[in-house]
Amino acid sequence: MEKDATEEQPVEAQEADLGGLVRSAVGRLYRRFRSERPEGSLGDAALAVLTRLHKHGPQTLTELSEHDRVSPASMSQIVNRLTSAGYAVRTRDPEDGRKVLFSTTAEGDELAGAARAQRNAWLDDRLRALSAEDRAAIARATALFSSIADS
Amino acid sequence: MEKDATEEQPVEAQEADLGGLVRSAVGRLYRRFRSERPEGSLGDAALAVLTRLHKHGPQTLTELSEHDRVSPASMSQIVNRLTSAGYAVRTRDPEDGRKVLFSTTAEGDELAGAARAQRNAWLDDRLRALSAEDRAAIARATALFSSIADS
DNA sequence: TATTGTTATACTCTATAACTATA
DNA sequence: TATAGTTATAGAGTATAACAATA
Repeated sequence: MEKDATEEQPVEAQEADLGGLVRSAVGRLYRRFRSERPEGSLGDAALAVLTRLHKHGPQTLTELSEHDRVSPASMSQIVNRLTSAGYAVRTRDPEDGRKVLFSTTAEGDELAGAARAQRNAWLDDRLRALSAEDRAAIARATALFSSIADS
Repeated sequence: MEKDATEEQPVEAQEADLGGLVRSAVGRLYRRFRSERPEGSLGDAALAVLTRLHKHGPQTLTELSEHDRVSPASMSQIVNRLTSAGYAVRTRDPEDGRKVLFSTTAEGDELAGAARAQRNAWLDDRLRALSAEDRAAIARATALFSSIADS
């Protein structure tokens, strides 16, 4: 049985400034994602919101802004880009007139599917090239990152 | 079908849109990092460059722009913010007059240390709260992310 | 008054295009 | 000509402050 990857390097070296390594790697990977933007398409923040509406259905501005940890004012501008482009629409909540529900249009649903496949193609290629163990480590770390982002 | 370590968990479940999960988690964690910016300090891109200069010594514009995968023009503006604020200085390369070496000032070195500790404190807290296995998965994934970002 | 959302304004980050200076 | 770097301009993304509408 092969030794676990953690034993191939001194633990101290791995964990020395693990936070700094995580921050650096996440930042560079995020910028790499962003650089894959197809010409003329939505930016990464707008596309992330569109994808969320596509997957999870109509949501209020507050729900969207809390999920992405941006201010309500910032999210308002992001959804403005979506509605201006015809990918989403506003609906007043009939039970609470202060709330606005955002939903995808047919064009928005179509774009959400197409854009994701196009933008993630290079990432999927690289993940496929990894070992099953590497993918398992990434899956585990991804879940942890997501919960850390929520904390 | 081959036998391997992934038999412990269903491969299909692990790999179902792993790319999408990675993109989403990285994006949200990146925004979480960014939201921790202390008042009046540098932005995340500028601080990342300052940290790099602090750790690795003087570098040219091209080296910096390739490491962060941004255009030379973008990096030029980032270092402009650093030099304007007095955290870095320009030096002509004596051996090749076209090149410019950027280095930290004393103020830059001081800020690099203080800002990192301040900005990563909450992340370090969360990493410490994890199991050693979780941290190992994160360390492994972080190295993979870094190499994917370079590819 | 409290909550929900918007608009106004400004800053960071990034890109492309056009430019200067050096090799 | 080729390489290294800068400046001009534009757009996405974000924040705070000030505002309006509804509960």
